[in-house]
Amino acid sequence: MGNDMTEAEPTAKRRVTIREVAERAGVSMATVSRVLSGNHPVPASTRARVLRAARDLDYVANAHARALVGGGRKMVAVVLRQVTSPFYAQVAEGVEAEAAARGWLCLVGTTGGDPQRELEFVQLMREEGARLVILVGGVVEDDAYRERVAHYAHALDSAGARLVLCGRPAPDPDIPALVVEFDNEAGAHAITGHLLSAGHRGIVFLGGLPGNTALDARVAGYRTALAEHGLPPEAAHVIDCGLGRAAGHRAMTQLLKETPDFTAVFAGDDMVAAGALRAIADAGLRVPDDISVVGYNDIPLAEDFNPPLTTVRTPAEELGRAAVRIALRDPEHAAGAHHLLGTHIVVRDSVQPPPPGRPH
Amino acid sequence: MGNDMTEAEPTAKRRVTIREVAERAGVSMATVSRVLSGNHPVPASTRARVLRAARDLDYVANAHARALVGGGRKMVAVVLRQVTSPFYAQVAEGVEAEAAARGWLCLVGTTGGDPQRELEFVQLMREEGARLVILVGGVVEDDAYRERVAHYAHALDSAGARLVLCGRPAPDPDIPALVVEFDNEAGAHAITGHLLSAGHRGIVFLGGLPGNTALDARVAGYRTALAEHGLPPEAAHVIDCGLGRAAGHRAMTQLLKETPDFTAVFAGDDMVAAGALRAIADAGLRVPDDISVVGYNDIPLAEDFNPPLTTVRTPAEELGRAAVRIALRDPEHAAGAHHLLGTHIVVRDSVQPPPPGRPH
DNA sequence: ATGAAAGCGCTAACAA
DNA sequence: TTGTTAGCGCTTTCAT
Repeated sequence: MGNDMTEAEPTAKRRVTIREVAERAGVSMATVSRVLSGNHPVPASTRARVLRAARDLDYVANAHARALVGGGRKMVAVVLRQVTSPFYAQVAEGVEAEAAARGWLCLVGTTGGDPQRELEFVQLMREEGARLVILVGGVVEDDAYRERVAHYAHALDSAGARLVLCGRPAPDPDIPALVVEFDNEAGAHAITGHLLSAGHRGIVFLGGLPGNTALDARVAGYRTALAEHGLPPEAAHVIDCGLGRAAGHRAMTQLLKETPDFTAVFAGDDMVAAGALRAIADAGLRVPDDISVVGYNDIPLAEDFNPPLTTVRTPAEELGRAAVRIALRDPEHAAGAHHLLGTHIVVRDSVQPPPPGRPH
Repeated sequence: MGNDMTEAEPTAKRRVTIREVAERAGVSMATVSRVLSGNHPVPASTRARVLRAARDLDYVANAHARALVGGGRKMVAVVLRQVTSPFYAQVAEGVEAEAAARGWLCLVGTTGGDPQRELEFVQLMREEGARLVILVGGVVEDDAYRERVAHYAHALDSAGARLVLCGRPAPDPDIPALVVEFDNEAGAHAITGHLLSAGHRGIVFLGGLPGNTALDARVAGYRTALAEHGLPPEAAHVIDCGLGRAAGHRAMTQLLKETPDFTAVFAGDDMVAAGALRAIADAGLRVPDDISVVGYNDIPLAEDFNPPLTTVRTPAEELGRAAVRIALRDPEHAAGAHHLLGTHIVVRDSVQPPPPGRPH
């Protein structure tokens, strides 16, 4: 794997050390250290000489040596499936922004959804001494997951680091982890209600992912809304095609071919909605005239879809900011706490009452 | 900033050290080190005992201590304006993928376009001992920029690290940096030709950013294509509104109000196109019937725009992969080299011949 | 095959 | 005010 003969990896040359700066300035290493760290009384003249020497040599401290003796750099790590998902990217940006504002370094790692890579990354962060690890995104909550996260939590905790679960459940309330997420059930309930109010009764949920907590919650909200409007349980029609544009496109195409007894689609997220929209157009149908479609997340380009998508706004960047803000505040009280962020519907042009001719 | 009384930052507790593992296994630290690093002859029995002890204690090596003595972890850093830009996100994903495949750690940093933060980040990477630093995205190439990058290049080089410039120019061919970018001029030339072939003569370029090398190259390609079709220099109409959806929307709205003597728009990138598309629709005009629009980059959602956008495909992920691949191969020959990646047009539905009645 | 010991570059007592 | 010294946790000779 990428180890041809021609590969020549950069070999770290010897860097300028504090000793060389000290020699050039004619002082001891300790003095240089004091000048550089700033918080020690050093006469202006010495100070100037040292700074001068450091600049001349283009000295930068060795972060590893510094971390070894001092507390190490304040570092927060975000772990997500992929940065190319607009939603995850926004969460990461929120974390980054909040971290940067406090002078913390933010490291972004992606797993591609592979638990193994997630585990490796968390391990790595433990080695590097991250003080805060934020795991983002829904997951399939099985025993393996619960065990894995419980392990992360204890391992991180015993090293004095904190774990935040964003949009995924804590395996156990007693575990030293913090969860911050959106109220998926409420959001799904609201947007389903929106569809129902427009007169839709045949609403299919596209993009279920059984076991995935985020999606399950949305499905739950969808079912509840249906029930509250007096519809029987059979009225719920959930297609477990998973997330992503391609999945949405595929499932929608299939659905259109087989069971056209619906007038609206509730897509599991906006990317699924994008795929569904395309599939509907490909089938020669129009949104919202023939079929109404709603999404979830309100990604930045949702208003550029055709038609502009009515969806549930989940303030992703705020989720990221909240994760670090909460984790850094009142740690004792916060541990084990569960924070729910609110969402709201953004009405655009993809919903309309069902056409008269179509099944109820 | 963010230092309320209630803040309680995680304080790194003492972690399990190699010494404790050694004691528990009844061997010396050296033996533990040998077992853990794997590449030393150690009898299976001792090996098992050590591994057992390490597992029991949930030991993870201190990366800083290890980096201090050994070469340090193989780490590549990508610096970009923001992760929420689909294009940048894809580049980052490419870097991440290629790095991960080689067992390198990838660190993503964002600057928000602020040279100061960029500088700080590069400095930081130097401290952390990154072996490869990749700067992504076009910039305004002024003296300050040239000086800054020349400094990065030399500083990184003297520490044995490599610098890759993605989509931005090297200040000087002799500088120890590698540049990998798309042939912006060719791409712009091609897509302008596409518009010209459809019969358009009044084509405005929306999203210029004078001094920005990537945009300047696109503008150059646009002008060349115009000239080759026998149009006078005055036929070029460049609006320097910069990039981003909001800028595109604003500029397009303005343009529509003031000078409607054009039939096509060449947006500086797909986000600008998104804004322009919206502005055109808001003005009650249709694309491509009334006005044709093309973009640049072919971001993942470009085909979901209304109408699906004809644009220039720049394989962003490949750019990221290429950056690390090239940097790690034949460093000597590569230094100072300039790699150009090809692009191609993706034809969708946003271009049509100009309407008969409109001024060419 | 394994242990003892020397340091990697830096900071933080402790002296002077 | 400044220098000297002792490690931080780990890898790596050099002995054994």
